[in-house]
Amino acid sequence: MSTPRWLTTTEQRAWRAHLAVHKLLMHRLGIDLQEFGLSVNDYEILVNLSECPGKRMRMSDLADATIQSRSRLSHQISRMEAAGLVTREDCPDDRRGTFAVLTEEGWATMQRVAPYHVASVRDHFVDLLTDDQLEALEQAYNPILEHLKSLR
Amino acid sequence: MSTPRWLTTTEQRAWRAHLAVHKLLMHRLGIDLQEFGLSVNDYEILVNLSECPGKRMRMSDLADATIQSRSRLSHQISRMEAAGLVTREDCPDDRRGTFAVLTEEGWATMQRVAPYHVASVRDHFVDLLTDDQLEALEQAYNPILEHLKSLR
DNA sequence: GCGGAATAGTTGAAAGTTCTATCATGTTGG
DNA sequence: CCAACATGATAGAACTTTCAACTATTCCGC
Repeated sequence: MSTPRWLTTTEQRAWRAHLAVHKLLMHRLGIDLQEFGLSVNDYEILVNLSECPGKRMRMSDLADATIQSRSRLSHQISRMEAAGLVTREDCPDDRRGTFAVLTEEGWATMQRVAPYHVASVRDHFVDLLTDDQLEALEQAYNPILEHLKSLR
Repeated sequence: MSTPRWLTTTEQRAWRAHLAVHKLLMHRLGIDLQEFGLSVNDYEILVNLSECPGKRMRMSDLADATIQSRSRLSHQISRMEAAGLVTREDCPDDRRGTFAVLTEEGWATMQRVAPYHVASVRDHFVDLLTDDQLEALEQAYNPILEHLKSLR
């Protein structure tokens, strides 16, 4: 490879800030959720299911929504099923398909935990940013998102 | 908990954009590194060591620098040691201490891979942002970083 | 200098993730 | 119609991360 374009100081700072913020933030949110016996991944599943009509979602769609492999989701749902938070139901339309469905307990857990989790996200992220910064963040990240999604 | 302050649309968009970008980006960088037989975590260790005088670092310092538990780092270094990228050396000053040291092969790997990794970071992140956006990102994230670090 | 607390690091088992193979069902072109 | 290919989902093995316990050393107060 011909002489590479190394990152400038500004570029490097931004990139490293992103990485560091993400790691520390996830760690913190994880600690905060842990009091409710949930992991960040568990919570993400609960959010996605609870936002859907019927509080259910096809496995593949849920995998796409949460940006993880089908296999990983399958294991994840098995664990949450064991914990009583979700169940699997056969899909009547497509007999290959399966729904992940929020149980009563899953829904109750979601309602109980959500306020604390939102507070957590505020305390450690959202409330430390101005409205302009939040807008700027979205503006900056959306094209990246489009780019990355286009790569599959 | 009294009625929680749910996230506004703007807040939610920014937050979710951050999460989605991070996941997709790490996945992509992982794929790009995979061709060199490295994981993102391997690479992070290599960067940190190669930036240090003597290409060595105390285990604890390296754990802090890469924001991970000592235990996790210990396993990670064991794997990289098995792969020939690093070695452990006793610390003469503090007999409890251990250095992680880049091997010749580790350093060579770093030099070979870095240009491609930087290109990757450019293609999927840095070059999709303007200079202003990069500055804004750093400005936004640094206070969050300080806040999170202060929590330990 | 001695006993207790703190620090540095490792270990092994359990929990979680990734990778690859597999099964069942669906879709499509001849 | 039916063979071939595509899709939805899961299972198990291999690998990585977490958690708790442990060893060895250093620091601190008396």
